[in-house]
Amino acid sequence: MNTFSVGHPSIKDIARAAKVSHPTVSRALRHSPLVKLETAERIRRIASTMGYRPSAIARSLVTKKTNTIGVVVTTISDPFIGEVVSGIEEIADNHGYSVILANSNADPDREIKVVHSFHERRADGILITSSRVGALYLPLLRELKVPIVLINNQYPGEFIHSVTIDNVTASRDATRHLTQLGHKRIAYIGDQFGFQSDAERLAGYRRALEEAGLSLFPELIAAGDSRAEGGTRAMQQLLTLSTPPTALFCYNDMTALGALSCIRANGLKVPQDISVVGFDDLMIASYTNPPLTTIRQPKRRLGGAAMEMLLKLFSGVHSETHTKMPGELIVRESTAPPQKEA
Amino acid sequence: MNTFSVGHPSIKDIARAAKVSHPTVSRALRHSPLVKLETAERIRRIASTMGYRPSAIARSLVTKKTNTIGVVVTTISDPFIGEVVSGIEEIADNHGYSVILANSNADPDREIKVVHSFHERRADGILITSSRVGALYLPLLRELKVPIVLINNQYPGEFIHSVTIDNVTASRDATRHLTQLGHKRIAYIGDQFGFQSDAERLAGYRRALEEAGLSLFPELIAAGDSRAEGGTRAMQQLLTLSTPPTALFCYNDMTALGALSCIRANGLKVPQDISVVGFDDLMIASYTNPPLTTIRQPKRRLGGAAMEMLLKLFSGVHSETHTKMPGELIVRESTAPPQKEA
DNA sequence: CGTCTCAATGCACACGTTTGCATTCCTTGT
DNA sequence: ACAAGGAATGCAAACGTGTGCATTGAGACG
Repeated sequence: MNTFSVGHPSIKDIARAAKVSHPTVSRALRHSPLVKLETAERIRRIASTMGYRPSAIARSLVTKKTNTIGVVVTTISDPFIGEVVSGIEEIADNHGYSVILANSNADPDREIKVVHSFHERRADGILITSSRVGALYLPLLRELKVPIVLINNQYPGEFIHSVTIDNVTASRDATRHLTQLGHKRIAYIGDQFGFQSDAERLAGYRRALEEAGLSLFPELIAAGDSRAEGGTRAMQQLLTLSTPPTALFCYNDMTALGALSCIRANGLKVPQDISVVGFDDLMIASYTNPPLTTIRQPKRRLGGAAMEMLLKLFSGVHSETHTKMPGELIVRESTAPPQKEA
Repeated sequence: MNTFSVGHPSIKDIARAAKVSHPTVSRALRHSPLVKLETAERIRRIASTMGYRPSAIARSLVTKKTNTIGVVVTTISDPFIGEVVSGIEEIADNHGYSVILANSNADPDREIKVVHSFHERRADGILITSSRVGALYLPLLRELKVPIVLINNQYPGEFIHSVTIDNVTASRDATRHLTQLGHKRIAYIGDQFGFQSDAERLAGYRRALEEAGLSLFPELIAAGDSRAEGGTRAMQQLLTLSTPPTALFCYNDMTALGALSCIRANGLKVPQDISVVGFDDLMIASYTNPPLTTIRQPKRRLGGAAMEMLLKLFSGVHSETHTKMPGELIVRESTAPPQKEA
């Protein structure tokens, strides 16, 4: 009876103190017009002095809304993903949603564990930022009947929407920048082949070459891993060619970073010996030596737009299901015309 | 009655299908020894075919445990913080905890909003990764009566624990590396003054100078903002000195990155004209030109250890309240003996 | 003065679990 | 044969909210 509630004060505790019923307290706190202004204010005052905070879980149980969205990332330590998540969180917070975060490490087992976890927590929606969307767990996703928005990936399906960057146009712009500088042998270091964004960037690269009337040299296309290590490895391989490329377009900035360091280690100069362009425009791209020419992705906006799409889906609007945002070529100092042939 | 439950199947739906009471289902699913093995298996089979997933929120309501921890960061787009959070999430996931993430942007208003949000969601514990712990909202934190672990910050208090790196030893090592190379004029670019980690790193710097019998030149101590911009700005200022420093120790790698780019822009060479050492050992530190000598922080371990401390607190162990981890000097190519005086 | 209306509040139940206790039924020991 | 005990299960209450409906009371109107 007279237990001094050691836990959190509940709506009933306040009701007792205010000599009203607990539904009245509930209404008063939610500013319902049903309760007399005078008593409502008294109740709110009491609640405040008791340090009352409503229990989101109890509320969720009845409203069937958790105001929670699950975000799946391959790894949050990736700087690109960090920016995207930051954009997600900002919009989510503005609308009273909390972000629950989970790394998948691109491991299928963890992927399905993560989805189950989100399901059990009854997340209102799911956002997936992942270079690779495991076809393995996508069927699982759709049976949740929960709105899902993919970032930088597409997948057909009623519940699956997406926000992506226009990869092919952007990488065509990037490559064209190189062709317009006069380069003839332009290499591409991609991600592990088979992922959609890589395929699209490769397609843009091809198109730019075609448009410039250049032929495609298969030996100038190498695979990385979207990280610096892969860039270094692939670049090393390209440099062993009998006629190495004079320019290089990379799947992303991390790859370019690895390539730059490899080029330097081989005693070559950027951009004199070889021009390099990246993709993403990470914060560090302005601070490399030389500063990196790259495609700027609106990273935070990408996340924000995905969250906004989720909000629209919550309110029943199913208008556009796939949004595509433009990239922007940022020319810095890592690109220049090819050296005069000796 | 015969509503085809469009939502999630509940424990009662399964009970009906299995012709048992719902508590029996509950026990069966939790592998309680109280229920006969045979029926338990039957129930589990039915639950599985119905695609049942327990509601974590309903469970939380009664168990008073949410298996959720709130993580406050200044901004998740910071690469250092990304690594830390990654370490947190890994350990949390291993123990069945989910991470709910919130950016504070170092904005006091958002800080208290975030804490309220965590409180309402009844997070079991709170982790704070923030260069700055707003004294403003710390009183608020302690009244939650929830275990709190600070990362790279300390604050006295019964409910407040911490995991930090040994800043003063590490920065002493970094600075000593420079003194041992023969440098006499060593500058320090800090964070905005007033933050604890900055004060400690400055202290380590001072001690190393003392130990080397060098005098401290106040004009060689500048303030940054822990980002590249601040490093650039501060470096520019240092270079206008009549006798500029021959070596530089930076609060962190981002600051060093900014400084490097400023040095380069002024036509000077690293390490010939000036040696630079950073702090953190971000992934990019190995890819700068030249590769950066720095202090390695065990970033993921820092996050992991904080989470482990939280787990200990959950189980009632209150042994050590402040853990200090060592940093490690990583010597690369941005440091060298000072140039011979002309 | 009686009835109707509407504002203000309370009652009861629901959400989906967990858990202490009661109940049933079967086995075992004397 | 009967009590005792234990295994298996059901009942009821609880966690902290929200909400439809009933109830109360007072003012307005005829």
